[in-house]
Formats: sequence, structure tokens, C-alpha cells
Amino acid sequence: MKAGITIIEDNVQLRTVLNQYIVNHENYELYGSYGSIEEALPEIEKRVPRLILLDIGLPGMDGIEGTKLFRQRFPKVEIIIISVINDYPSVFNALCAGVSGYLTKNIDGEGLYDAIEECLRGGAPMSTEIAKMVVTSFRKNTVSPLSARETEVLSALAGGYSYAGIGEKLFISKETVKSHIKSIYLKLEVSSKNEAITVANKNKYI
Amino acid sequence: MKAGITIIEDNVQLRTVLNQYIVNHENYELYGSYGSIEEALPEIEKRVPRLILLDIGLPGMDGIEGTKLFRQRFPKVEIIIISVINDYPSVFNALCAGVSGYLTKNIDGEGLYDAIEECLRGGAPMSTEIAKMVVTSFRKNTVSPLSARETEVLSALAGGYSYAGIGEKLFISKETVKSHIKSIYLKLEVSSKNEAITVANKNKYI
DNA sequence: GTCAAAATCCCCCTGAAAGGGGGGGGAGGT
DNA sequence: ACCTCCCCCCCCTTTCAGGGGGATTTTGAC
Repeated sequence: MKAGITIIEDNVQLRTVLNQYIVNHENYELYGSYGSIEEALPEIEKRVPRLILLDIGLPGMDGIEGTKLFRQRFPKVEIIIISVINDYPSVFNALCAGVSGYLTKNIDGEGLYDAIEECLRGGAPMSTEIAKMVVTSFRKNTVSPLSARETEVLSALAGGYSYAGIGEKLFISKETVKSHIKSIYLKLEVSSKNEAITVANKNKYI
Repeated sequence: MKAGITIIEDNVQLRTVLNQYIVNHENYELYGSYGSIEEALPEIEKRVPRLILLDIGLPGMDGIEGTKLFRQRFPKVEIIIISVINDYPSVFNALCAGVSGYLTKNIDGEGLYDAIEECLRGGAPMSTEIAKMVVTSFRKNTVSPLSARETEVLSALAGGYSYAGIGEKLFISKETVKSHIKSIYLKLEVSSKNEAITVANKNKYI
């Protein structure tokens, strides 16, 4: 049983190359190849593929919006982004929208086959730059002016807890929470909750 | 110039296997091989490796704490986790602590070499299960009871904004923000900011 | 052993914010 | 015609944040 694949890519050269990769592989069947989400959508509704190779920078609806749309209407379809765009917001938004993989455009046929196979096995293929970005996005700052306890308090504060709530959570009194927050504001040179959270997030203290 | 590598793994069988992989490879030099962070630390201070292969489940200090320690004292050292433990909290905490890669223990020599090379080139090697977990952790729920606008409001609320602040941010009045929040509370069946944020996060609505 | 920082707890006070209640109106889709 | 979404306004009460003051104990560094 061949896996149906749809390609959405506005660059005609690249689209042709991708088309060739897919039609030359015995395990895949090219369901269609389009230059925009709008063109592809009615065809996809007629025959839903297993996987969509999707560009981010498209005329009309972009790949992020397209991903949200596809994932609502066809929840079982896998989406792999193939894009030259690999700035943090694009990658992050694509992952939030629900893509299964993210490849940069310097991919060759072998790499594409590997990625598609991994995706169809339930994996999450990523180019090395993307993997690096994703892993780095989790990393916290090792040098923080805040003590361990202060970091806990600020995390809870950022989580929307009130002073009293933080107290319950950390088994300390509301007044102790206030003391910690005073110290946090001094150290971060801020004077409100929002500023503190903003500074802490920017510096990855929490 | 050979890359110095230190191994910390309490399982003697696996440690022996890893040792062999490293000593058999001409590009690497095994700086040391230990059963715990505490044993390894004084030796690492004498001679700092390029990379540490680290287990999570260790006697005494665990791999997460060890990672934080190493990244403070030796900021340039790369850390790759090799562990049978791949539950979400462990993976997430390891990434936050600053590991460069995360491999499951079913790795073979070839896979290990590839991962080390990728890491030394500045990449982020991950086993496929780990990559899948990481990508999935970003994914938002496609079925949300909240409207697009309500989701925006709730996101801002979770970001620490006041009603007035949300109004400025979204160019609507404070009262409209209140209306949206009332609807949100109704739909999520909650009656406070904190509950709403908790429910929304749990269900990945925001 | 001393001294500082961290962590814990308590009081007062004020203005701002949250949340509950009510109402209404326009746009767009089924 | 109806429903959902989005927008706006009023009332009210309670809670919370943040500034000010002070105190104790534990812990780790020097």
C-alpha cells in the first residue's frame, strides 16, 4: 500500500525536484502538487494524503495557518515543513501548530526519504539546525542572580499564582512569599510582577 | 587533536561497552569512566573533557543535578544523556538543565559515533523517541472550546497582564476584556484566573 | 568564630485589580 | 431567525499587590 503524499511549494524549481523524488520512490504515490494552500485544499478534500510536504513562505495563506487548517480538518495527516525560513518564531509557531517534522531546503533525496519514513513511523524528523534550536529553547540560564527558593517563587508567580497560592504551594506563609518577592524585585531591579516575569523570561532564569 | 570524553554510568556492563566504543575510535580519548558524579567530579576538575556521556539514574547526585553542576563549573563541556529513563519530566528537566543531546540506551556504536560527532559540530543529537516527545510538547490542541479572541485574551492573562493591560495590548476596552474572560470562565467551567490558566495549560489551549 | 546571605515569619497601610451582577449592540454564518 | 463572536458600559465587594517597617534561624563562606 503506497503512502499518498501531497506537495505544496510555490517555488516551481523546487516543487519539480520534490515531485521527482516522490514519483521515483516505489513506496509513495504523489496525490498532487500545488503552489498554494488555497489551490491544494479542494483536491485534498477529495483525496486525503498520509503526508503533506509544506512550505512556510507561500502566497496567500502561509504554511503555519495552513498547518492549523489541515490539522483541524484532517487530524490524521502528517505535515513536514520544508522551508528556507528557519528563524525561531517560524519554527516555534510551526511546532505549536502541529507539524510532525521540519526540514531545511538543502535536503537531498536520501534525506527526504529518511525523513518521510521516520515521520510515517510516528517520529519527528528535523534538520540538525532545527533540532539545535529546539533543544536550546529549553535551556535555562546557568548564571542567575536569584536563589533557588526565589526562582521557585518567581516561577509560581509567573504561573499565575497569588502570594497566598504560592505560600500553599511551597508550604510557607504568605508573608514569606512577600519577602522573597521583595528580594526578587531588588535583584532584578524591577517593581512589579509583570516586569519581573518579563526580565526572568528574557534571561531564562525561569 | 583527539576529543576528550568522560563517561558516567553506574551500570558496569553498559559502562564497559561504552568504554570500548570510545577507546576503539581514533578521534576520541577516554579521559575517565565513573559510576557516579561524586567520583567523577575531582577527576574532571583536573582534566576537563570536551564531552560527558551521562546517565540519569545514578546513585547519589542524579544526572539532572549533575548537568546543572557541570554546566556551571565547566560551561564549555558538552553533555549527552544516555539513559533508559525517557519519561517526560526527565527529558524536559535534562533539556532545561542544559544537555546537548539525549540518547536512549539501545544505541549501537555507529549511532553513538554519529551522535558525538553531531554534538561536537554544535548539533543536538536525539533518539527518535526523544525528538518525538520534544516536538509533541510544543503542539497545541486543535480542538479548543475557546474562540480565537478568547485564546488571545487568556494567553495574555497567563502572561501576567492585567485586564487593562490586555485591553491595551489587543486594542479593546478593559470592559471587553472582562466580557471575554467571563465567557472563558463559563466555557472552562472555572471561576478564577488561576484555574483558567491551569485548565488551559493542561489541555494545551494556549 | 564571625559575618553575610538566605529563608522564614509578622505588622501596618493604600490603591488597584479581580470577579459577580446586570445591560446592550453589531457582524457573520447556519 | 437564531446563535456565536466580538465589542462596550454600569454597579458593587473583596482580594491582592506592593511599599514601609521589623524579627528570627540556618547555612555557608572566609
